[in-house]
Amino acid sequence: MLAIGTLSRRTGTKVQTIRYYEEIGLMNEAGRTAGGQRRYFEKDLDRLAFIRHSRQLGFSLDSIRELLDLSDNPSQSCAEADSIARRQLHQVEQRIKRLQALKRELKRMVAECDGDSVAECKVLEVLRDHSECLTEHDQIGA
Amino acid sequence: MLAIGTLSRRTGTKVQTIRYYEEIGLMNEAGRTAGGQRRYFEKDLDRLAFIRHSRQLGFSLDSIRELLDLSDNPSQSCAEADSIARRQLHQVEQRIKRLQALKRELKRMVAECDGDSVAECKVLEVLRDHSECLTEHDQIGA
DNA sequence: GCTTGAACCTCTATCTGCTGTAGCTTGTAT
DNA sequence: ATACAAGCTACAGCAGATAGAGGTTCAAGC
Repeated sequence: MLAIGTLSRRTGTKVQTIRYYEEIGLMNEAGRTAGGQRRYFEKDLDRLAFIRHSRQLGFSLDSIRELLDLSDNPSQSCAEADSIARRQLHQVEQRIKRLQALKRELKRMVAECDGDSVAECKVLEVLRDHSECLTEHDQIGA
Repeated sequence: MLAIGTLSRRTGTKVQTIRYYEEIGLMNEAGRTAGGQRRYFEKDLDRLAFIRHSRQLGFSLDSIRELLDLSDNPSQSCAEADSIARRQLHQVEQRIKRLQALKRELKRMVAECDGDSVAECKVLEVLRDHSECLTEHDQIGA
């Protein structure tokens, strides 16, 4: 029987975050001691590790919910899990592309700034000037 | 005199977002018509474009606030604007690195999945397995 | 001058994914 | 028996918007 702090330490998850995952139904409701403290089994730790690993890979909580459902019903086709992963991969690739464009522009900014007064500061100038922007009205995603 | 919808269209910003920027003090309080509708000048449009462009470059609203302050007081040294930009560049580079690690892992996942049943689905297996993870307890930043 | 309807207004709630605090209770080691 | 770390609930708050309800104003056409 593991206390919440043990799960926290072993997965690098804040205690509140674990309780939050329970609240939103991502973790099962934990058993309780007579005094009301949560107690976990190894399988709960595995589930939490799965969630955290998926979060690190950038999956949304909703996607993780889908993946956990799939993994709870292991007789279905794997195609759905694969498509979630592919979608995710696509998003990551798009994000990288955008960030690389940003990086180029930021480099241009700091390269041109020679540290004199703001009046001729290239950083501010570049930010004012939208014309060299590649991704005109794109969002920079979270 | 420009209506809020015109600013919205010309900068690709939602109307509510413009009002939100006013609320948090990023945009100046707009003048009003007798009936209470906001009216803007070209300089307000420029300021909004500056904000949006900076957002697209990944600057936080706080950083943008600093940059706008600098740009409002053009006699100071440019060093500060430069340092904000450099900080931002550094963050962008870090983000790219992390995303590239994620991309590799996602590719591995989808490459190994051969579309059979969930029982032998590599996607779920990889998510369960934390050991090949490069960035053990790292956050995936927003 | 009047009517229409798109565009505006305020206010409040919601989203994602947590994190932090206050104030109290429980569990465990000595 | 006592100390105190670790647990509990409940609620507020963060960024950065976005959505909707319900009402008002502006401007163009007739």
